Amino acid sequence: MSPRPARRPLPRRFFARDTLTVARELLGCLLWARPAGGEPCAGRIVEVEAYLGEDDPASHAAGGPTPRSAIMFGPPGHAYVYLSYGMHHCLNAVTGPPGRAGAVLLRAFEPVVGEEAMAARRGRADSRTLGAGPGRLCQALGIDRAWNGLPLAAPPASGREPSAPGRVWIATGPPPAAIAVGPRIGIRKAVASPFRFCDRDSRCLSRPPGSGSF
DNA sequence: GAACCGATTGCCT
DNA sequence: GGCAATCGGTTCG
Repeated sequence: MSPRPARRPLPRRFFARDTLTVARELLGCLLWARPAGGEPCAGRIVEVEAYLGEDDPASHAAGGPTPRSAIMFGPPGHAYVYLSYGMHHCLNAVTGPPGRAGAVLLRAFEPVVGEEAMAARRGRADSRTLGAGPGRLCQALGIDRAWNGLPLAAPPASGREPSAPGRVWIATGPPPAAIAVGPRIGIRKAVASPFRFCDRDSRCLSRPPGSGSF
């Protein structure tokens, strides 16, 4: 029997650390989303990529802040959503200390809660590919550019921000037994950097795992 | 303003 | 395996 999935949002300090560390530790966590007019859905994160700051040529933060990438320079634990290839939305978690750009692209999940609703949004039933890819993941959860900037984490206890989970958040979950590491997918710059991390044993990856591991 | 390009996906051959 | 779809962001003139 699998345990009841955790729902409590991770604290903001989880995301305030080094982007590569956050990326690895997001594997196994539960991504929750509550689309407008829909019930909460969740998936177990099995594939992520780290995008660093101005020193990472493949990052949208390369070359300093722009209107699009400004969110990556802001406080950690927020959603960075952008439109890819004019068609697909991609969801990132902003990482690192404020002022220091960084984000983790959520590339794939395994369906956990609300699979039927997610499949309906996708227009396809196959659970293997339901969330296997950054665009598919967002489509399954009903995430689009309107979600850009939403908090993903619980705010600091001393803050004045509302503590209730919003439309999207991340909770703890069962970590993978083994993590595979490899180069990021689909980029044309910094192709050698091994910043992609996946649950080696998951069958819901967007592509086969990289050969590296730890 | 115009041109170019992309952290993708699904369908076609 | 190849390639079209499709549009916001960024850069350039």
